[in-house]
Amino acid sequence: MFKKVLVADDLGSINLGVLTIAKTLGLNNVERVEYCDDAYLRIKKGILDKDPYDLLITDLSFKEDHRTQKYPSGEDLIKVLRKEIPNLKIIVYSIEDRLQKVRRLISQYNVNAYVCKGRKGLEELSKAVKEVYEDRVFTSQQVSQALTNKTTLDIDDFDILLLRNLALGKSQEEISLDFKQKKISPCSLSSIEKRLNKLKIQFSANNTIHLVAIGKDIGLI
Amino acid sequence: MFKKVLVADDLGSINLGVLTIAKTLGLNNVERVEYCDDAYLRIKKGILDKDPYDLLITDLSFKEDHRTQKYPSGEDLIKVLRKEIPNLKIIVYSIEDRLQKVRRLISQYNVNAYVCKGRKGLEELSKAVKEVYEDRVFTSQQVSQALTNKTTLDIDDFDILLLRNLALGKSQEEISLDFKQKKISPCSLSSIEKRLNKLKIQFSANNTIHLVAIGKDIGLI
DNA sequence: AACTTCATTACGGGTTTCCGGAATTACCTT
DNA sequence: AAGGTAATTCCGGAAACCCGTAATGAAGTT
Repeated sequence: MFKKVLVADDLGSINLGVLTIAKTLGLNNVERVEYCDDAYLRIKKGILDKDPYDLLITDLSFKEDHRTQKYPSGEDLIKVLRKEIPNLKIIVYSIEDRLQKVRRLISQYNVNAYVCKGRKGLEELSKAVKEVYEDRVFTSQQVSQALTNKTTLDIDDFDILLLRNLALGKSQEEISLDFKQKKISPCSLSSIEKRLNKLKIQFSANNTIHLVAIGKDIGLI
Repeated sequence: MFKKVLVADDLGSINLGVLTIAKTLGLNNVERVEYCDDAYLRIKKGILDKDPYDLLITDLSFKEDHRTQKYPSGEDLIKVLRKEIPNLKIIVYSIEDRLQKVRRLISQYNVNAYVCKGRKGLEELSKAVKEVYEDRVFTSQQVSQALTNKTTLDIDDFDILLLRNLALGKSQEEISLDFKQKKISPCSLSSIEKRLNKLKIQFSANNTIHLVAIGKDIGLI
């Protein structure tokens, strides 16, 4: 089984549950941190000391407090770790069950498991640890379609950027000018209109407000 | 100290932490449920059996699953309990720290404490139990301004209804017609425009899309 | 080089929204 | 009942958005 495990979660009570499960799995060397920055430092230190962690279990959202963080969210942490230490096993353990977000994490960062916090969360986490140890990918039942279902997969970064800009209150013309300045490929007002139209059809949104609201609901932006 | 306590939370691991804290506080009779409906039934049964609960600690958001619920959220549960059993002490223990939501809960339902799940969550919960036992209201530091700060208090149900309708993709004219049919007081297109303008100024939103996005972010809709 | 294809851009007219001001109505005070 | 204030409604022009079509441009094919 895994020799050295790190758990990153800012809720003390969650950590407590995870540590309990860990014991029953025969994980004897489990440490916990409450900040992503601490997680990063510990993992780097483990490598320097020739005693690296071989599993990270992390939440996605961490509350902000007085400590300013370099990696404020679990996603930031995963991003940098995947780049620097690609062979580290990572299990995400989060309340977040919106498919778009799960899909991004799995496809972009190749996390080894995605477990939803919930009534059966700890059981599933336990299963995930075993599966990941056998080099398989695990996802909770409720988000498993994130891997298979391709319905909204033809939404690219441009679409998200566009929606984010709209949600920030920019007009379509302002966005067009902004894109022109930043040399972002389709930058004409017409193209932006067309893209929005495509998105409205895909999400069956009545208008742009509806579209942005849906985008927020499903965790796209 | 409290004689009979019920904890409602769908995350097993959270419950574990809460139960641990409860013991250190000298609460010997603590039960837990994972669904709001179960909480309601137990509390009602307690009264019938002449052995009522005197404290409820509940989360706000419960995951949906195969079981269809009469009270799907903690807010629904609180609403009905406050109406039927006004003297029951209620502590909300939730990850939710958006002021608007907290404000609604405290002012509308008079919950006795609001504790944010977080790094110090369990400590604060412990403090909250003691305070509530002394008939005082407790709120976590980070949301304490929900009680004092009145900045956005002049937003009424009409505003929220309006924003919700917009987020659902209705045009302003459709909303106007809808309001006319439902006899909702200001229903003219012009009034709707004026109200939106007021909200845009209050939230310093550039346009309606921005306004709806902000509304979603702060938990207003 | 001519052709096809596809993405991007440009344009025009209709609709919705935005933003004043003015008129009307509702409600409260005296 | 008269008067005053605030909310609501009506109106009109400017701006933004919507939507279809046509023009342009950048590939790759033969």
